[in-house]
Amino acid sequence: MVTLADVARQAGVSLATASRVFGRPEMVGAETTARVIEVADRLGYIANSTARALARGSSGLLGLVVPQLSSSYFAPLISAVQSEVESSGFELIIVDSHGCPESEVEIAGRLRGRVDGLIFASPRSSGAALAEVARGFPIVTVNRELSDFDSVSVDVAAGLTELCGLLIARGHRTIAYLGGPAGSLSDDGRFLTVRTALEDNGGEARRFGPVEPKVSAGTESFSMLQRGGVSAVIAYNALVAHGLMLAAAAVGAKVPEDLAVAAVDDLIDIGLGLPSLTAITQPMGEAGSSAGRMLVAQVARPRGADSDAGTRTAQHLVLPSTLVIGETC
Amino acid sequence: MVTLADVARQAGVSLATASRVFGRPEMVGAETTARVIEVADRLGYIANSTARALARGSSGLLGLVVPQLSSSYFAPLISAVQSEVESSGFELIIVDSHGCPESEVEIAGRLRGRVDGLIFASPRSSGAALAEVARGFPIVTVNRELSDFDSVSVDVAAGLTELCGLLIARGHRTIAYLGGPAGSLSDDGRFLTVRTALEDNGGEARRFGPVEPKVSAGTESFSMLQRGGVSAVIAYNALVAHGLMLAAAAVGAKVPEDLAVAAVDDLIDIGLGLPSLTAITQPMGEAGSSAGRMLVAQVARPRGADSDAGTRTAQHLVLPSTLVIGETC
DNA sequence: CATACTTATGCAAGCGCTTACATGCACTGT
DNA sequence: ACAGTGCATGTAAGCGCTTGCATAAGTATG
Repeated sequence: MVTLADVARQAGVSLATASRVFGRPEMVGAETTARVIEVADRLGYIANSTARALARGSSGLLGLVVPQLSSSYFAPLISAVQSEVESSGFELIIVDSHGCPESEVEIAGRLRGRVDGLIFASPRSSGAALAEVARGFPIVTVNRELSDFDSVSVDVAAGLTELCGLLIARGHRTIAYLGGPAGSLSDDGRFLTVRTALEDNGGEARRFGPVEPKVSAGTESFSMLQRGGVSAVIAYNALVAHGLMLAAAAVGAKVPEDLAVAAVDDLIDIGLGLPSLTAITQPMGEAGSSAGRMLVAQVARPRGADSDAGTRTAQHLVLPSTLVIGETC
Repeated sequence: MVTLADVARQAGVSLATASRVFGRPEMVGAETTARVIEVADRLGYIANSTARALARGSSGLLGLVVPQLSSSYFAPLISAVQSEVESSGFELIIVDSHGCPESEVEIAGRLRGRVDGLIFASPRSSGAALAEVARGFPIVTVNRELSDFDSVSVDVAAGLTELCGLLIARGHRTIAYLGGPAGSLSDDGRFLTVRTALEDNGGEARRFGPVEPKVSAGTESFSMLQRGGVSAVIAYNALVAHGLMLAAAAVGAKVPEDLAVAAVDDLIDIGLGLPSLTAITQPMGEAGSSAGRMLVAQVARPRGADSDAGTRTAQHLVLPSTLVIGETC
């Protein structure tokens, strides 16, 4: 393995100068720079980022903890975080917590000594547990506001309220909410929002579920909804909604005439042959870029931090969701 | 930040002993161990993996380069690699090359100084370029055999040949191959396999495409196939196949009577309301675990490597694909 | 021409941890 | 009683790089 010392020796400069050629080129004379670079790639020198990290006191590594790596919901977020931090010169370690709060804490502990900062996407752990493990460490949470940490979240509530207004306006009164997986924090919130929005407008919300967020769950829930005496349904996500629509088609029921269907999220681009879905779309990509940007900003700060002695107040960014009105309502 | 030196001082032992408590506990007396550990977590000591990496000469980091991060095809592979290397005590850096050969090389260069080894999933770069950037570095490739590096690949050809046999046996003679994205290495190989398998059995292969691997591509290609005078089609993947089936349903054509449909990969679990797809499924999860395991083995070797002085011969693991016969044939 | 300032480079002290080697000590067998 | 053995611990030399400070030119200023 060829080290910077080898390069320096061969180029006839000191180790310090060689180092500066790569780290602070503006401090080095032009010919020296050229010579060092020439020698470096003649020798096939590859900088050892570990040593650099140790000397600099920061690793250039950021972590992202997601509840599910292979989920179309998080995919755009992951990609966006990835390219955002990459363009700031960081590398990203993505870890799957499998939606398990204990894993989240365990992972955070493991990663603390390794990365410069951490993003938690939709964390399920208690705020206390997170605060504990992340104290004094750069953190950004997504879709979860914790007072001590920066966060970015998507305002699904506004979209849901708008959707409820739409349904009421189109004459629906008794509306089903077909909820997502048991224990989902967002699920409870969504139902509450729907109920409030409906009751404020003379409607009524009926909660069904919980169901797995899968197409089959939708298919299987259809007859239950039919018997439930509702004229519209708001499904936890697009997979479930598609399941409902497939089941409806199978028994000859018409959407939206017999049952109006709407969903949060629009995960799949399958909508061919089926009416286009009315859905509340969340800007997950944007959320990812923002989270990445906020984390990079936090990590970069310490160098020149005077005014805010480690106690700056946390920023909370809220992104709007969009109600996309399709043919299913 | 509390360092190991702080812990050692407070516990009244030398730095070396404190270090051994965490790295080689069997070398330290029981009470000493207990005391050090007690002090360590009283002080909230967190080991600095960067320093450890530098001293040990290895980072405990592995890299995985995929052409597309958010792809259902790679998802099981990514998860499997993840958990495999994690269980061996490594952390994983996943980077998206966006299917671009230059990115692959650039990423490899960037990561070389940072990780202990690299997995390339379905790399598109020339073998020479990869060999160049990865010389003398632990590497495993997936779905690409390079003589210098370990690899694991899935034998789609066998499955395709079996599928062709099945189609011939069921009376099909002129069969379409609806290919995937332009420039895909696997695509050419697949068509060749199909053609050979069919011609050996008195059938004929017609190549259509290339098309994007999307549902809509299938939908749009349907009428072209109808005019093409084929009785069966082998699609690049399940998305395309579903598109075909949706289009068939839309015009009242029957699958498999009017057109038999098969595909490589079975990516989506949407198959409800549609006949179940005949598909060649690839064990991507298993491929991932194997790749992870092989890389870990390579990385671990150097310590006690005597016999194989850096020139051990590369291992090539081939995993079988499975032909799953559904109702669409 | 002396002074101050700028620019390019070198020196050496770390960054926090691991580990080969040395030390000290309590046993064991003879 | 003494060398031999093995265990628990300490000493110190790094791992490869960055960076504050010192130094030595060269340039501008009065």
